[in-house]
Amino acid sequence: MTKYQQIKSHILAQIESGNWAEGDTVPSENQLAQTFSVSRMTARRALQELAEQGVLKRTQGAATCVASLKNQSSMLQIRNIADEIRDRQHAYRAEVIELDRRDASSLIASHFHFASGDPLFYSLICHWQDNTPLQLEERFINPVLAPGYLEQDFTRVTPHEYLCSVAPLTEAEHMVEAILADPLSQTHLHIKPGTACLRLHRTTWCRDGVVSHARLTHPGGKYQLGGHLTFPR
Amino acid sequence: MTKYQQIKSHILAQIESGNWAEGDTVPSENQLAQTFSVSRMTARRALQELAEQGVLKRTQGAATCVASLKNQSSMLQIRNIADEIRDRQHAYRAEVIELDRRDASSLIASHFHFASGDPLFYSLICHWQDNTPLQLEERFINPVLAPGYLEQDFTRVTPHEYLCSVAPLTEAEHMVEAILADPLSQTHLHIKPGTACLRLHRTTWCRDGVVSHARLTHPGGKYQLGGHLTFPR
DNA sequence: CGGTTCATCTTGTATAGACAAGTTGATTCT
DNA sequence: AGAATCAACTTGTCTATACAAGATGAACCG
Repeated sequence: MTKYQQIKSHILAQIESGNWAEGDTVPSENQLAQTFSVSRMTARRALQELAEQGVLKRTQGAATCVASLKNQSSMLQIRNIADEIRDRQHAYRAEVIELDRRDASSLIASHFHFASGDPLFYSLICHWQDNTPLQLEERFINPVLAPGYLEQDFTRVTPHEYLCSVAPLTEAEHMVEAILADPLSQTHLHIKPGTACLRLHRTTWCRDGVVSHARLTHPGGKYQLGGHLTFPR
Repeated sequence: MTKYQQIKSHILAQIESGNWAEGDTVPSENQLAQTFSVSRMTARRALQELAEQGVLKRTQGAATCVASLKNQSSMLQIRNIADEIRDRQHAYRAEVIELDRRDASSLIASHFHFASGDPLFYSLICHWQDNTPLQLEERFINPVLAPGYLEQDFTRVTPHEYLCSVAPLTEAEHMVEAILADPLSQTHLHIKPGTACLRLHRTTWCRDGVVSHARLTHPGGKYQLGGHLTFPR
């Protein structure tokens, strides 16, 4: 392990342990250089690379801070449905339909590498744009990694926001499919049988394992998913 | 403009002009340092940053080369349907249903910032996995940026591959929607009316403008789109 | 001819120093 | 008190040098 890598991992360790919180200023190049007995350029490299990764935020003349966890990796953004609706200048409202504990079906259990029948938290939430239901969010949560899930008020904070705060996600997997509206979707999205729906499956991991598995269903129409992509050259 | 930025843009200019092709070795740090009258560390920074962006590929001890355009930004991969099917160990076959010139409808013209009625190239291709039609690709092409499009044999090279070779793409925009199978899809994908389909709209740009607009339709079932995502920390 | 060694190229890491440029807060002056 | 100045700190760019580590081909030797 090279010296600048040692410094990088030291900084990451401080952040992951919660020792250095979001927005805190981290030691300056000169301070790091001194405490690690390296030259300033070596300490600098550690800070620089972490800044490129989006972990730190540097401002010339001022300081280097721990970046906000939100804006991490917005490449394929895991965007907040609430923010999305509000960005479009519409009123957002969440309707919590169900929030309880239930046993994993074999299909769901497989996503968590659990045994079928293991207990999971479950939430069914409908996200409204003005007076239209726009997304039905069915979510299964690992109770070990998010023990306080059932006590949250999801009309104020979306499940995704809450989960990010308790278990910073490190990986995600997505799958989309087109389906015909199932009874649950028909009821809560106010759509007729035979309507085409877009369903997004999302599994999120934090360092310690699968945090949650969500089925997001959008009624027919269009839903912009990938957004814009700029290539490096 | 700082010195290392000047060197970066010089290198990028050489690549974009086609002067330095994919796989060519670019000047070494010392050579660059000499020709630009800077220290090696400054030349190095230019090469390093371009390597991080994926434009160059460096191997210690050997040389620095122009990276392949394929593996650029595989974040949200614009994957080749043919490669995807072959990766899954199935036989791939393309059926060219239509390949000609046609006038832009107002909807399509808007994607190209063309006037309605302007001529465009058009292709309708069905991609088969073994004996099952898996994707119907309807594509409109900017004849100015890909003049040779109609002369290609798309049973051998996919349109996407061909377009990448003549107009290296710099940007892409995606949108997915769920639809009920339209007559065209019913016919060529061999599905019944009322089947849910996944439709991906993709617009690709090269430096000089919109290259093509595609409508990719998948019959019902599941289609993995986003794939796996790893977050920086 | 085949294999080894070695000089020479490359990139990678690290150092110490210099100056530029931006921020911040304390001091000073009005 | 309010405004201007300035010193001290930060990050950003650049230089010159040194050595480590990997790749490559030429010279050499068996």
